[in-house]
Amino acid sequence: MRIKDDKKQEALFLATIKLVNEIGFAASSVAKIAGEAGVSPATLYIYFRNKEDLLVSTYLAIKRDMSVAVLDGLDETQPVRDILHNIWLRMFAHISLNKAEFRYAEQFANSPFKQLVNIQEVHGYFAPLIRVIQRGIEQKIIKDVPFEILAAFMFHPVMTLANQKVCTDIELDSQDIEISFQLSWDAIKL
Amino acid sequence: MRIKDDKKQEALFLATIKLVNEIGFAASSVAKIAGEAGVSPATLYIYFRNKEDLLVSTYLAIKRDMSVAVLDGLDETQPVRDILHNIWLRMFAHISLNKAEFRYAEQFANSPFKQLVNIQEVHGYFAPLIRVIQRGIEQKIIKDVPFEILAAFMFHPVMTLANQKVCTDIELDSQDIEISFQLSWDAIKL
Amino acid sequence: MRIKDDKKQEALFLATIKLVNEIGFAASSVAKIAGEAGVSPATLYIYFRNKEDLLVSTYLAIKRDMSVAVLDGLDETQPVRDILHNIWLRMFAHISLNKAEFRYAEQFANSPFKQLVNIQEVHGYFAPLIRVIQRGIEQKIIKDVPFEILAAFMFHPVMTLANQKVCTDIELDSQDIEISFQLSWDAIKL
Amino acid sequence: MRIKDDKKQEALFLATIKLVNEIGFAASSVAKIAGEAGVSPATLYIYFRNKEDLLVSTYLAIKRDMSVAVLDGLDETQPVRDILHNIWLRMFAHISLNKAEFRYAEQFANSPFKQLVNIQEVHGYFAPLIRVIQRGIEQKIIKDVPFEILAAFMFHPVMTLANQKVCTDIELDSQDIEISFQLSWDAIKL
DNA sequence: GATGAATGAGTGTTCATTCAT
DNA sequence: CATGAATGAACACTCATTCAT
Repeated sequence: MRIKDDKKQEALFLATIKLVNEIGFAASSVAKIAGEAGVSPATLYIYFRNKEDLLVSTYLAIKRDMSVAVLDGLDETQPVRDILHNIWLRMFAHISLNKAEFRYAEQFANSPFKQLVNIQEVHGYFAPLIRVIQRGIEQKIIKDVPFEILAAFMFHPVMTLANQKVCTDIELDSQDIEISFQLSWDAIKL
Repeated sequence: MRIKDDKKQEALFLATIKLVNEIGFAASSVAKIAGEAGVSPATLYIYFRNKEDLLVSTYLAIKRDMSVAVLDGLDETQPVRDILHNIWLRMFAHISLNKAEFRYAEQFANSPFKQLVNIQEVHGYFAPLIRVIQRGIEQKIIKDVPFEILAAFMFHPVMTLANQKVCTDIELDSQDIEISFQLSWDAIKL
Repeated sequence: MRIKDDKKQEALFLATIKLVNEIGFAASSVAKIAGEAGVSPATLYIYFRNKEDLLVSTYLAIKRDMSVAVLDGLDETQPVRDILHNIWLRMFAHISLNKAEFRYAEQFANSPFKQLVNIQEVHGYFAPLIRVIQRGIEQKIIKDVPFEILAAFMFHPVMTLANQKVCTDIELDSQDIEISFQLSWDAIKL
Repeated sequence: MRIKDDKKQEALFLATIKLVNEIGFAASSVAKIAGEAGVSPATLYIYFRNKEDLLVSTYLAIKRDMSVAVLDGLDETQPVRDILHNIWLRMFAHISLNKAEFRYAEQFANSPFKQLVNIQEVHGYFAPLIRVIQRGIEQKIIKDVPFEILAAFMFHPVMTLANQKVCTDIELDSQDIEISFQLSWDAIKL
């Protein structure tokens, strides 16, 4: 499968994201997604095994895009704080520019579908980031607490803030963003 | 005539939460929820206008329970940090003990249904907390940044951490919890 | 049953007629009818055996009202034409003033429920009219054709015309009405 | 892909008419109609937007069939009376042979669905008939009264009579039919 | 490879009716 | 007498998926 037309697969990803954002997970039927993508429902089954496969694949594509945008060309020789600062800003920017994708990922991650994705695969996308944090801990720059805790302070707030713009009226200027990183850093630094 | 049975409404709340946790938002049909609650689907419509009303009411009930558990009997004369420490721990404990409810709320908040709840109503539940933070800002104890940012660092991590226990194997001991609060406090304190 | 409150039975008749006119036969549920009448659905079953009984009884009540309005105080000693003229005008007036009732009767008569009414009962209401026509035939004033054919020309047009006012914009003045009777009479007279 | 099957649409029309005649408008559910037509309820929605569309389309098809049967090959150069006589007989014959269709149309016209059909569309089917009557009025052959009144005397009785055969035992012979037309004509002629 | 037709199973919701009070 | 609660069955309609072309 998927021998022929990569544009159709991409169109299906975009249609999925758009519809889930507009009408929600539950109401996004295969027929509507196919229609939005400009193909027949039957065609969808050439590119994906079933609806579940479509949803999971869309999630993985979003996560991979995010990892590339955030980690690509990373200079691992820089100081830990500079690297994390850089990643933090790129993550904020990427989410701000791809709110629909991000909101899809949030809905997906807060659903039982989440259990269907190979967690190791997603972790693999972000391996360089994990390595940097490990180094920070070894260099006594970052608190020696479980990775989950650090992530909860370091990245979860980014997502919440970057996404605010979609949900509420609040608009963050570049100073707010710097402050926010400072809060994150204050939280995890030793 | 028979009298309306409060136990049935409660059973419907619990069935909703249970099913959404087990099979997800989208797959939780009215028929399944009613079945789980031990009533006829038609009976559900005596207690709730429609499915949407059931889902929204369930969400609001969870939020009100949370606010009571976290804020009830609050001593507003104490120092700001102590109050927030207290709230933080109570929130952690409450979420840990009510993971299903919390996960329901998360799925709900990440769905289009969220727009249907009167945001002011939920904010009202947590008014005392907002007052305390206001006071902290006035007393130059807490950074003077928008409430959304503070919440992103102060409470979002709590939820993530308390909920970890359900998703992964990691178990936090009381020391980890204290450290986590310290991170939150470091993040928002001046 | 129906020992107590005749007003409730009447209210149920009126509610039935009103609702059937507004939302149609199919959409007029027992619950809505009871609500419109200001009683509980259960109360309805005190006054009527079931929904079918309610609908049939409503129809019969309308027909009896019509026969009274049209035939009451009839002077059978007058000439046949004068009597029919009188009946024709009273029928036109009665339908014009009770369009909702009439439209209910039309919907009812054009439904399979019609078969449930004792046709002899309705015929009984209009016995004097049938007698007059019989006399007209005997006196060689009216064509000697089956009663059904005469009725089709004599009264069906009345109903159509009187009801026009509800359906279309056309408004008939008293001259039109006289002409219409003349048409009817021309049709059946010898 | 499979090609859309005209036979299925026709089967759905026939099933609708048959069921409405047997069990009435209100009781004719989509499931029963589909079953009678030998297709899945879901298939019905490929051929019609919804139940309303099915009912309205069935009505329009019946009306168009009727107009063709009654007006096709009409010779408008003949005398007015001859044309109307011809139409009258064809209408009587057509209704007699298609009682089920006619009864469906009657039930439909006496329901709130009626308001959903584009009245101009139906009027269009019968334009030649309207032209003939107009001519009769201009030539002082027919009384100069509103079209609605003429129709009430000219065609409503036809329908009533042709339909009698279904409702009652009375059977009209060809002489009765001629007499009936004579009544109609006597009613409207000058 | 691509499609619209086709469907059994399911959706949320309302139904006529009965029951306990 | 009168009622709102309760329900199994049915409602109109949509679903994810497959099939024939």
